[in-house]
Amino acid sequence: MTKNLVIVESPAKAKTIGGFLGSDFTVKSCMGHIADLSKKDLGVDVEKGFEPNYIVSPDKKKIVGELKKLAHDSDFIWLASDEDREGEAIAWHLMETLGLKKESTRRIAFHEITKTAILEAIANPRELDMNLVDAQQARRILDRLVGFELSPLLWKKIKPSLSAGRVQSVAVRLIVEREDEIRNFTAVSSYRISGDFVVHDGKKLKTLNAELNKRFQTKEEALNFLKQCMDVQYTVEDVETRPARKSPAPPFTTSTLQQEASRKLGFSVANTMRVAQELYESGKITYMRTDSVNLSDMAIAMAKKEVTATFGEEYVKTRKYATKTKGAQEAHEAIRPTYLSNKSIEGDRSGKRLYDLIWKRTIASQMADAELEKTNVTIGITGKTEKFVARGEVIRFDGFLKVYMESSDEDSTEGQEGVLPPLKTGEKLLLSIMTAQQKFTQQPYRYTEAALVKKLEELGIGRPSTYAPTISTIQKREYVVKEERPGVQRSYDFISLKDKKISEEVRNETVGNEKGKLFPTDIGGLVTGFLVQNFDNIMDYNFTATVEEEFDVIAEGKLAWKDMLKEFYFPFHEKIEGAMENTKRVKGEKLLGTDPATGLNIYVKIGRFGPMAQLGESDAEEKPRFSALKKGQSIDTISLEETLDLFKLPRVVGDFEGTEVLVSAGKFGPYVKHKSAFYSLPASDDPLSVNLARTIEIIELKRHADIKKVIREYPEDADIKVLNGRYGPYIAFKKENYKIPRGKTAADLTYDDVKAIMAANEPTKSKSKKKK
DNA sequence: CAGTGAGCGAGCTTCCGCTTGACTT
Repeated sequence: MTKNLVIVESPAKAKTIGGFLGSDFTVKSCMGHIADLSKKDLGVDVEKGFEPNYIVSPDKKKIVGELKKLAHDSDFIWLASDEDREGEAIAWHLMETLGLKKESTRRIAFHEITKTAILEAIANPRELDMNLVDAQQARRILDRLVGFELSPLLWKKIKPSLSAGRVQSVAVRLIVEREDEIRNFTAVSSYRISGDFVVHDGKKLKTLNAELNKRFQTKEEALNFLKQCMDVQYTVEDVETRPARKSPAPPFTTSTLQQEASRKLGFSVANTMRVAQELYESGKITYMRTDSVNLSDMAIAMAKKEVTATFGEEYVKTRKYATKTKGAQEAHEAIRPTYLSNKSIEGDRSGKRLYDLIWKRTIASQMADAELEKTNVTIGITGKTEKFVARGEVIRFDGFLKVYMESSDEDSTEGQEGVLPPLKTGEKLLLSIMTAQQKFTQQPYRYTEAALVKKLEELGIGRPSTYAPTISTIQKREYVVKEERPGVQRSYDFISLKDKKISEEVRNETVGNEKGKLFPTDIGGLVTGFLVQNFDNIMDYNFTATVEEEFDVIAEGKLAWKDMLKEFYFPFHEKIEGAMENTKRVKGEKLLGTDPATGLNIYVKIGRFGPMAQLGESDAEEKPRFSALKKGQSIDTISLEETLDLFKLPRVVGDFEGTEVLVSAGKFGPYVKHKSAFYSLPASDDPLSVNLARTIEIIELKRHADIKKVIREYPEDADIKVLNGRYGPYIAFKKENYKIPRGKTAADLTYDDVKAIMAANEPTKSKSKKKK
């Protein structure tokens, strides 16, 4: 019997495919890339024509060992990584790392996980496409060069530990520039005239809302118009109906799933991916990292059957969708339920809701258009050229709307969009009320996480597997924050005409209330400004698209990857060196005003540890005082008063047990200090006004909690304690912690038990010591 | 865990794209 080893990228895929193939096939997954550039240094020898230094990724050593063994015992090895640039490189790294021989190795690829597709792939193996591999190497090395040369420049010129890269820096730029647009935006107002008319519909009276086809720029004009309408007649001049159609949206890709889960379910991008991963691993949906809107023939057939059975034949319309996305590689199907006959699934609430969304979107994509009838009614006013217009929309055939309608990021348009009462040309209408409302132009929208993903995808920046990590990176680096910010009150004029009487009032509305939107931080703005000024090419929104074109030429075998890198790298590297030499440290320093108490100048700027305020001159004889800005404060928007408050800490609130009680603010927020012990101040207490009695209360509360925290202590060794932690009981010994094995009750542990556990186990690693 | 902000210098940070668990005090 011939032994075959098939290597795919994901374990869930391996399981499915294993079921399709006979017992002479072993299917294993390699878990994505197994090798990468060394992280110790640049990982690329620029002098030697960009020679890459690949090493097996530390977390893949084990799996590579297993694969080596399996490969050794097999007659044929089938490399079935994805059919795209990265997949080809994975196959090549497998070939090299496992030491596979050309004669016994086959490269196969499929775009959907169906039995037919797999068998067809096995019947049509090919050789590795080294041009495609070279395109991947160019992509990988370019990203490394950009990231590992730009980042150290930022450490030197702005702040340590910052980062920059082809994808993340442009993502931040989008947020920074949107905020600039909003800051520079001035709302312009105009007056919208709206009329409610009374219409007889059989025996019932109905209201018809119509809007004037002209807006007035000033209150006087609007008021004047209403006055002139006191003694006029309204006549229906035209009733126009026309048919319209709506088509369903294509099946989900990663990006559209993230957008709709955000809009309809309020999921963050990371949450969507976590839930989707669970659905995928349990076999409920197809692969969730995809840029393809394509459905397999089998899926379309399932959808057809499902729609026919549930809604009837007239609701079926099968469709093949084409991807329009820039740089799409289409190695997988669209995201869809594995079995469309499963309308719902078992599981937790998030999983059920996301599955429901995917099921509906997939089914709707294979359903008939909705047929609508749109009606426009024009109402004339005697002696006036302006007309009132009413719009209505009636669904004649719901089609896919029965199941699913895509949401939009923008607010829904105002006005009546339902059924209009029956109207005839020439019919006279009675006005019940006419209003003139001051309306303001809207500032540009801030990005949500999902809206940013959409924008990145449009620009061809990033891949389905990196959207969520990118969004998380730019927040982790504190370039942007996801926040809720309250809106501001704005007043507007509201004038009405009713029963030939005009009344004027000023009403209030809240505008600009933002929830879960991305805002740039001071650092984000500073880094973006610095990069745009010095590396305009990389920060250009078309940079990725431009290099992608070159990667494509490499993939076609018409350009050597090292030549491409040469063209890019040397001018880039020169700019790095130039900026290293010739630019000053970027501080964003701003003189805010003077302290009334001392007459000293107050500055705000970015220090080595982030945004800070400074009281006094840096070069003065008396050293200036410093204070870090609080979370949520920005050097752009902070006021002088808020800055002065920062210097009111630390303050002594009084004496307790013969020792001073101090209130201050540290890295982790405001705290109380007493006898070299620290007590966090709850958010409800204001560090500037909290009194001695309250701080004593806080101290005693913590002391009490600490007593409860200790489950056991031992007279034999005061350093050993059994404590109650966030994740249950554990053993604490100096700075080291030990897990308590299953089956043991913490309170019953004797000194000898504890000693035995400590001897038999390694202490748990703390995050501060070892990073992931 | 609880501020730091001069200057020196050791030793650290960092990219994008493929993939999952292991683990957190």
